[in-house]
Amino acid sequence: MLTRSEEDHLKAVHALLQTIGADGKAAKAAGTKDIAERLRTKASSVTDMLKKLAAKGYLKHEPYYGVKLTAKGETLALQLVRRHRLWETFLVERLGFGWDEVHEVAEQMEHVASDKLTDRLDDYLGNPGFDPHGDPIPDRKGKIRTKRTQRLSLCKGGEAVRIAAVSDTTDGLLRLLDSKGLRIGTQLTVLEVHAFDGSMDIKPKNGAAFSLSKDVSHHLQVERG
Amino acid sequence: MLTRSEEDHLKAVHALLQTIGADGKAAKAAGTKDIAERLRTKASSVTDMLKKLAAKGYLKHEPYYGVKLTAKGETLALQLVRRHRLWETFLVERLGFGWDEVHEVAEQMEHVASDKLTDRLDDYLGNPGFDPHGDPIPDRKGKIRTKRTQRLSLCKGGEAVRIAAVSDTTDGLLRLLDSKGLRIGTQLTVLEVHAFDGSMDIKPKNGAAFSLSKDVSHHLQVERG
DNA sequence: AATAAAAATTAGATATGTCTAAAATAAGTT
DNA sequence: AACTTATTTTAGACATATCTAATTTTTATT
Ligand SMILES: [Mn+2]
Ligand SMILES: [Mn+2]
Ligand SMILES: [Mn+2]
Ligand SMILES: [Mn+2]
Repeated sequence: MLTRSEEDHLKAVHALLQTIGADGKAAKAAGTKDIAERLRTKASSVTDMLKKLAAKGYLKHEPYYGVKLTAKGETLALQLVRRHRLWETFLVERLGFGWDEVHEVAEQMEHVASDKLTDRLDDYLGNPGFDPHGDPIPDRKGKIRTKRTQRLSLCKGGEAVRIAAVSDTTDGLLRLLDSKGLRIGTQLTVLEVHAFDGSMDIKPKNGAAFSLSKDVSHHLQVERG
Repeated sequence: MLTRSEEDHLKAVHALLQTIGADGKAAKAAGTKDIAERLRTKASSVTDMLKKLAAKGYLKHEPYYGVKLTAKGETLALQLVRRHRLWETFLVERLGFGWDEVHEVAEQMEHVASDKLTDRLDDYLGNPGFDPHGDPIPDRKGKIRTKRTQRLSLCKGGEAVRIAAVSDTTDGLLRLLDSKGLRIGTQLTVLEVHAFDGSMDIKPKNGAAFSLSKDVSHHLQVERG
């Protein structure tokens, strides 16, 4: 059994390896500093943890280069993601939480280790494919339903898209979207992108046009349609 | 914020202070050895923890005598009991767990700290007064609905009683009760108590008579009727 | 290529939680 | 009352998780 901290480190590695970098493709290995930032801890602490997780066979550590997950590590990371997103779904769908209020609580609940619990919860919720932020929920075998999405910030004037997913860690962003009436599934058209600051004028299907900063459009994943 | 271990120690103290001893009344203070046994740890480790909890103001420690909870400690202990029993109720009522399968999972879930979560869960479950083992669930103010109960082992031949609560920590007992068709609410009559081994012949209202060892009758709380 | 900056690791410190063994105190028994 | 046993505490050890400061290695820039 891993400790809560070990699990959080493993999950951070997994998340960073998923993330698409500035060059448009996912990183080959996750770096110590990025992991530390994500967990709000220090690089030296992360190094220690990576060595421990490597010794336990969850990841491969190439000093000064980075880490990648082993098959064993990948499996466990997906299980943690599964638990996290199922609990977020439970909190929103059943307990009436706002989508900006669930991440921190799920960050705790994901560490309750019981396969029976996870699978029963999944069934109870009707085996949802996506969590309240639009992120896919791995099934009990770790399989993920993928969507073809891209950042809204990469879209050009005239494109018609639908919001597919939003970063769940920044509750400020979620509240901003609430206030503008934007949510998962909202359809919109990009009117114009301003080169000066990267801001973007958009028009939601049912509503008036307004503009979004690049900070915001960068964190919105959209799909065609 | 307390750690999981600190919370478990506090809860153990609370539970021991509730427990009725051989003399028929609750203890004035909880002893180090009993706490250690309950948490499957060692007396010396418990002493350390008690000193820490005392320093933080959750309990009063009289060396070589024992500990009692402060008002602050009592409040927190009741909150932990509340969370534990609400989650047990959720697991049985909503996820279809057996009453013998929930204790260990709830032992983890009780440490998820979020008042909003606890109170929403309480509402979602319909503000239940008792958990699947018949134990009372403190409300958000810490108030407990009490039943007048006593151990079945103290009953005499001829008494008609109803099962009100069962120790939730021993899953073997719960499975034994399942196999005999005994559950919370089952009405039964005590036919005879055998002085030799303390075993007891009982007859459930809807079923044939059989006998129970003192080990079992000792762990059943019953009420009149 | 040499130098500067960034990232990662190591060394050493502190805090926590647990243990065993030894000493202190309390409770029980002849 | 003296002795024995049980309980509790203390002392000292070890493993974990974190940090700061110093060192090493890699990457970027002149
Ligand atoms: Mn989340
Ligand atoms: Mn977490
Ligand atoms: Mn329980
Ligand atoms: Mn617990």
